[in-house]
Amino acid sequence: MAEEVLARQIADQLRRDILRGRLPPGASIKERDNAAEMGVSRTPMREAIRMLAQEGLVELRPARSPIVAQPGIKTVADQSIVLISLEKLSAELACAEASDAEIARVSDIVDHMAEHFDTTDPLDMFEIDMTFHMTIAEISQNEALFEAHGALLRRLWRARYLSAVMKRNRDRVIDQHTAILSALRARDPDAARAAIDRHLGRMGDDIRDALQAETGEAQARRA
Amino acid sequence: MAEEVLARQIADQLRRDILRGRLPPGASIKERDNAAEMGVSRTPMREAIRMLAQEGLVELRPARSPIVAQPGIKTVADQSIVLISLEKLSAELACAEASDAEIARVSDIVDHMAEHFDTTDPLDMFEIDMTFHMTIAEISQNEALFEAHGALLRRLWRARYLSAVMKRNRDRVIDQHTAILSALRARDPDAARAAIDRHLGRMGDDIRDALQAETGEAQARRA
DNA sequence: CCCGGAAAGATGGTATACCATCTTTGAAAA
DNA sequence: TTTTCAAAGATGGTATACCATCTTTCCGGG
Repeated sequence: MAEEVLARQIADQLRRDILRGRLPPGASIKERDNAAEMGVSRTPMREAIRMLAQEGLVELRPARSPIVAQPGIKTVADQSIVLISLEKLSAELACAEASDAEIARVSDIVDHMAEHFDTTDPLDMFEIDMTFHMTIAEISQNEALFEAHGALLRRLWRARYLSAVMKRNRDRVIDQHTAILSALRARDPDAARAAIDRHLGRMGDDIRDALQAETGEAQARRA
Repeated sequence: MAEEVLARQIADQLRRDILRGRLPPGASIKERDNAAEMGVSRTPMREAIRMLAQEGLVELRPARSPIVAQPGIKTVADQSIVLISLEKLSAELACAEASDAEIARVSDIVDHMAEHFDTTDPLDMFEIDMTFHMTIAEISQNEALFEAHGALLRRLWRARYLSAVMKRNRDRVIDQHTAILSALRARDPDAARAAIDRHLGRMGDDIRDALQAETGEAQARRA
């Protein structure tokens, strides 16, 4: 068959287009047009759209064109609350279950971010930040938790990215990551929960600001 | 178009077949055969299979027939841990956000279960129990939480059902539900978390026993 | 009798054509 | 000019046919 399933490639491409802003929130994604544009048939395009819907990036409407999702402030805030809860649980479990080698992986990521923060493309740096959070979930040794946490993190990708480029602040991020790492090293679940609360709680506020700024921009353009 | 999308109906039917045991864990689900058997084409059958895969009921394998998922003890235990965490969060938020009328809905469910527990089909009673838990998540006023919690609850459907019919115990279930309800009424988040911990923590143990019993049975049949 | 490879069947992936319904548009009537 | 309704186009849902790859089986050589 194909090198790798076509629907997956299409989904990857669409995801990039959406996250990069080539397909703005609210834009309709027509099976036919998009399939033709990418030179594939409707079948895998359809599957790809379903995948992105499952990720929360597009919104399916009965008997209507799917559109790029445009989550409101409340939606993102709600997702942040759940994400924080899951990441606290991850850290708590990791304190009890992770090996020293696995915690060292987290440490490597923190070091790498600290060293290259100013010389790396913001988008790449953001990917690394994502790896940091996903690794914490991964070393909890709880597959279901890793999946649920990852799904939510992907849903918040766009909002977190907007807020990250807006409030880019090297020292704060590094300090907060270091605090989380220290708690993991000390195998102190309570300290880990508190450190994550400080880190991601701030994220929720920043995301709200970023989304409001974007909304204002869109309204200004429309006028 | 159709009364309601065909793929959804197919998924519903397949889900029943799996949960009822007509399609045992490990059974392969061939697109062609199943589609022909149900008198539909492969396209909606394919979509239905993807839906169930997303729910964790079937397992997709690259270039192989999908099979009915057969989660191991560890998988179910991990999912239980996450479920408990999300339901605690739900109750905590519900204490702060739910209206009295919404808490009354929970109360109605508890009353209904207490009144009809002995005269209702176990499967129907189990559905009502499911409603109890989903309602708690619903009245947290957090859509993302409601979705994530519901997804996990559906994944654990089969395992919870097996354990429920095995350890069917009217008084224990009613008492524990009542304890959760009381905490909600008192708007006491800590008491709610504790009550859920007692209720669902027990569930985790029961599920483990039920799965081990089932595995033993299967091995006995094979011998 | 055992092992290896080739052919045939099985099975998921993809393309395409048709259908049902919804949206839009334009013309006719008020 | 405005409103209404019907027709045509757009669009997602479904069916079917073809293709690529994997599995299985069977025949021939060792």
